[in-house]
Amino acid sequence: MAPPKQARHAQETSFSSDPDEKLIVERIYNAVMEQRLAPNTKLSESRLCDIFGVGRMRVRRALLLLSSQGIVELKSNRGAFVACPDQDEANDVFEARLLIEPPLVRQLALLRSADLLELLSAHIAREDAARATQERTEMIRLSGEFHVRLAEATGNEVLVRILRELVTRTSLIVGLFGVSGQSSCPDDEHMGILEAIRQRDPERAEQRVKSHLEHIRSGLAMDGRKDRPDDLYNVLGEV
Amino acid sequence: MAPPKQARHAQETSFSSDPDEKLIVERIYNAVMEQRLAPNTKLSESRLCDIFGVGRMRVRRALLLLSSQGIVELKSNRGAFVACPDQDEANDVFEARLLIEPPLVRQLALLRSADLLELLSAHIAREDAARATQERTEMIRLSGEFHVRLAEATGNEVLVRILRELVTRTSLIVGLFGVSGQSSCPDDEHMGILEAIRQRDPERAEQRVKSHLEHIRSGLAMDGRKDRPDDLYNVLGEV
DNA sequence: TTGACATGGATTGTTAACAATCGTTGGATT
DNA sequence: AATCCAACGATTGTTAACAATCCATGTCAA
Repeated sequence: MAPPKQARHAQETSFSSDPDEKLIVERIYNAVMEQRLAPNTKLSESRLCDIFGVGRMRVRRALLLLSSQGIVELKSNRGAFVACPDQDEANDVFEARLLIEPPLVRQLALLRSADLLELLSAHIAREDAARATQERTEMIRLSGEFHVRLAEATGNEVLVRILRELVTRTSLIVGLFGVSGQSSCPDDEHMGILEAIRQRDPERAEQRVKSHLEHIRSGLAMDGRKDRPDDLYNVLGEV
Repeated sequence: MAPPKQARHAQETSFSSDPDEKLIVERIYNAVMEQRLAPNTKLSESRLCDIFGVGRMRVRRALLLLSSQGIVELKSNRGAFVACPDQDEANDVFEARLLIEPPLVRQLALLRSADLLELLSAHIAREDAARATQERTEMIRLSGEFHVRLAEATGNEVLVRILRELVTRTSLIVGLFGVSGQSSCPDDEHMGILEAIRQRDPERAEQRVKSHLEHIRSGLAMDGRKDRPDDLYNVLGEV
């Protein structure tokens, strides 16, 4: 048994060139999704270098990628900050979601494959579990990711990317304008959407997504915003 | 009339940090839009440095940004290439457009502001002019940009970004799978869409966009693809 | 006490040299 | 003659030092 002679390149780089790089982006991504990174938080290069144990170049590339998706804002000679959407931006994001997601779910209700239902059902179960055990950050993240799962269910990579970006930015918006005590997604509306899909009722599914998004939007106070600078070490250090 | 006392910083960097940088991205963007840059064309760093008279860093940042939008593909240790979508990717892009654009235009037909009609009408006039004078590249670009204009008409920056990306990738797809002799957008369907909006007929507008996109899609041969490596100098040098 | 101003430290932006990888060319061997 | 192998050239990836900018501190004057 000769050892395999050609293990050419381990894996073709699909999107970001480096595992390290993807990891940095994903960590910050998740931290924003879970609202552990507040808008306007400064993302210092040197700190990120320390935290991730990487050279400055990697960090800068990661920040540039994040900025191209509206998660991070780069200010000339001042550094990178977690994006801080204003009301106009918030409106744009919600209107984009209201435009895209209802037809998307409508389509899902028409396709309605078995494993799709299985997948969404499992996700909702995880949401419930997180809610039961009071894991706030986990719950917030799962709540947002549900909408990404819907996009994934279409098998359309392009839509997944779009939805992921919109959902993440929504997380920032809810963190900024959301009423504190309130969950970002009203509790069991996800289940209602899944039910409509299961019953092959595209009309109702579409309507439920629409009102779901409007509920989230109505939970926002579009005037006051709370600023609380966070500590980077605690936020990005662990998983 | 005192001169304005504070011209603080000339302009806050909105997206890319530098004018030079935006320019590089835009040039390549346009070249792809006009199908002057064929898929799989290698984008050598040193050449781009020469062409734009910029340091390697700027070029690399531009390429990274383009790669994050699916216009360019970065291969480890091999360099940057104009993206070469496969059939799956092409399907995803078209399905995403079919999902997004019809409701978008429907909404436009409901709003129907006067200056909106003016703007679209002017754009179509430019398309006709380009078609009349046989300016192929100009015509291709305008033809694609029409769809971006529709998004701009909503005043939603987020949607504009999404549409711009989708349209550009469509340009790559048409270049790859399109039948050569055929224009990318069937001739006067844009006018038909505008008319439906003008008549406040959301149903018809939506339907026309849908069939318009399907016409474009049906003009593709999803089996054979033509590879023609281009010369960078001629493509990116001028305007 | 308050304001403006200058200086120092820290952080970001840029450049250039260095290291690593890949493709190719040339030669040697079968 | 064809194939494999090795060394070279070219291109990309990385690092580190340098330059420029901003922010804060502290000083001086009103």
